[in-house]
Amino acid sequence: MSHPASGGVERRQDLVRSAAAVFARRGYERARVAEIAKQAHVATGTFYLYFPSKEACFLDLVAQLYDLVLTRVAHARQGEPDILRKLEASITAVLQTFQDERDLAAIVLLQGSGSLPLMAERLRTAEDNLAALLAQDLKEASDAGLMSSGDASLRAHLVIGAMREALLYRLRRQDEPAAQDAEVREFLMRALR
Amino acid sequence: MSHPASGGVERRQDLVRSAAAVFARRGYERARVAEIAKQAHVATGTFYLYFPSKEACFLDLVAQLYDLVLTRVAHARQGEPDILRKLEASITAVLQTFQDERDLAAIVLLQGSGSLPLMAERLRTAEDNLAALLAQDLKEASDAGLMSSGDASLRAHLVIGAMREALLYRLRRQDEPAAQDAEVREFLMRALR
Amino acid sequence: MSHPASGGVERRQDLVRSAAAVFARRGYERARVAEIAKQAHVATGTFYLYFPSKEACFLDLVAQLYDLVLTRVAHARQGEPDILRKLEASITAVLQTFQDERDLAAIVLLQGSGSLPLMAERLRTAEDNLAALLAQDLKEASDAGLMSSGDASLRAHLVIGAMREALLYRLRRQDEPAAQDAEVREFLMRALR
Amino acid sequence: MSHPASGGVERRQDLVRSAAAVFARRGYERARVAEIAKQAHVATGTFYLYFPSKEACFLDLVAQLYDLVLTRVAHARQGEPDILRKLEASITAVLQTFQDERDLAAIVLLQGSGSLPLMAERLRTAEDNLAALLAQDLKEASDAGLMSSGDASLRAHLVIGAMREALLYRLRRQDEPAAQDAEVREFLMRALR
DNA sequence: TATGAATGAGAATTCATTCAT
DNA sequence: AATGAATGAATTCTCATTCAT
Repeated sequence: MSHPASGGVERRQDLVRSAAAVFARRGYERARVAEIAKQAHVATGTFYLYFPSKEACFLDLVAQLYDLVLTRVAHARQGEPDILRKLEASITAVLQTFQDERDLAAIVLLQGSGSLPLMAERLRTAEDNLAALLAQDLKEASDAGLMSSGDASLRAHLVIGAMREALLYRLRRQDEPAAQDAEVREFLMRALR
Repeated sequence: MSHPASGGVERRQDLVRSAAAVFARRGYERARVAEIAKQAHVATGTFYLYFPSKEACFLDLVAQLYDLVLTRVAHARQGEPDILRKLEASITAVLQTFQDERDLAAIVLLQGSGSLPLMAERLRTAEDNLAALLAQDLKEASDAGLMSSGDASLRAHLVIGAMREALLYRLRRQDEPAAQDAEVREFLMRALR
Repeated sequence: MSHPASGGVERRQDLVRSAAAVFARRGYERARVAEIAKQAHVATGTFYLYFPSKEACFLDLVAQLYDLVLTRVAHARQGEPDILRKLEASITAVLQTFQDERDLAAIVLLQGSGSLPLMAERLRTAEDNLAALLAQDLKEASDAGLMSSGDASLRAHLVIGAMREALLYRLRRQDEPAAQDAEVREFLMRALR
Repeated sequence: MSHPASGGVERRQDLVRSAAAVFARRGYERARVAEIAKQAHVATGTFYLYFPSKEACFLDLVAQLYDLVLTRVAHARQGEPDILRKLEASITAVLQTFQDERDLAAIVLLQGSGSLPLMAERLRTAEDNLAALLAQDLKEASDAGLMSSGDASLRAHLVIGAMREALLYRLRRQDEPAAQDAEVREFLMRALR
């Protein structure tokens, strides 16, 4: 049983971290379970004590990132006074969360949805959820006369696309991030006027 | 044996089209060479008379799309009088080209760069080339006082990101396209002001 | 395509023979696909050109033996004048067929139904079919006053059980067969009086 | 920790019973040590405190059944006055013992000898021992003119085969047993006349 | 004694690629 | 040029067994 509080939980965290790193580096198909296990300093079989399959592990990782994004976005909006600030705060929260989770971000941004049919579905759903959130803000803002009107859903997706690209831009260049956040935010807020 | 006069050229086109369809449908890793051959009505071995490997075939397809994009963009700009119009025309040309080449677009947009290291590099280069083109316009426009100044390269990438998402949005919804082009163009031109 | 008449057919026969030998020698679980392939002088992958899986191959083999048994029994009965002779001829045909197909017999008699759930079901069905055939004879014979009456189905199974054991007895001792056939037949005909 | 006074004996019995049930249900290869342990309400490792290996446990079970059979047969014969009655009593005892030990019987009857080389050997030896016992009776009976003469060993095996099948017939149908015992006994005694 | 997490050897299956025809 | 059967390396996942606690 090892230590009640650590034990399996720690082992699992090692594996999660290792899996994220390997998937980020190699992509889903090229990632080897043996490599994930090795990098977590466990035997191959141990991987299967914590995940039912390579695929499930991969999907878990993605779910984990999106849970985090949605939580952070929800939290960031709470303190803001008006809809425009909420929108800005949401954008910043998304950028920041991906920034904080390099490996998970790389998986989502680079692997795209090409790897696995189920992954494609999940990613699309996650993105649509986020888009729906943003679209509601856009509609509210345009109803209040704070923004031009238009296809809110399409616009929300354009915002997400631009954000995705900003994150990739960084990821590939390994730039210091914060400097650009402001420019991205302004770009998007201008686009939405 | 197809037409005696056309020879291998037609055969190759069959394979290219089939490959595009299969890669688009299944993704790089899940696509089977045997399936590509079958859909082109040739034997498996015949594939290797026209492509040195599955990977090379895949990379060819991507190169093909980007050559087409750059050609079309160059052509679209020629008739335009000023830099803002050139920019708009470029955006339209990109959207249109991806629109015209559904399968190739699906490969590039959905598979992401995760499938293959070499693919990632090529995609990045292609995107950087396109971004460089746009960035030069942006710089020129801001020097002429027609646009706000800022990190031209980053902005160019944001434009590309938004375009990518617009195309995905369509691809996934199988919408009628043209209607949205105007909104995307306006969104972007506003963002760049 | 190699030769139309030989080619794949021959290759398949090699594999079938090799599979029968290996399954007979090792049992289902201990048999290795690699060993079957090797003994057929082909690469491992070649096995899968002819069988969808190890399991399917195994089941095929058993079906093959039972098809043969039923065919031979049907054929043997045709020439016989009365029901008692038909019964005797059936018994002889079963014994003979298993005798002729050493490897297949070993699979069915030794592996039992323990190896694979699906196999268990098939074996049981096959045995029940044969038992039903015999039971009908028994009923007919007892109706005609040629045999004592009783549970025909149970008796048919007892006959099969004794035959099975006779075959195992030989298989294990590698005895000369024909000598015992008469004794087995007499034992059974006496039992059924 | 069970009862302080009973110690490991009870624990062992739990494991033996559980093993019998799991082997009967799944067959040797498909049975999992972890499942046996779980069903005995102990940890996986505990299994290895009582058995050196899965294989040894399996072999133990079979030995246990055959010890029981031989003991019961010996006991059943003691009270009988003549050789024919002894023979009948032996048959009844065998049928009854298998009847009383459903799980062990299922292992022996269904798994056959295919699972394990060592198991095949043991089963054969056990069966040969029983056959030798019966054969001696047969010889004695035929010497006394009570039965026809013939290959006593072969006949003994035929008897065993028919009994095996009778037991399987029940096992598969979950019939009430006793009714058929008489018919099986008569079938066999007739066969031996 | 008891535990159960960890081990790692082992096996089925897939599929890009080759090459004899 | 075209064919497609054959190849065999490579990879995921399983599970009997061990051993630190």
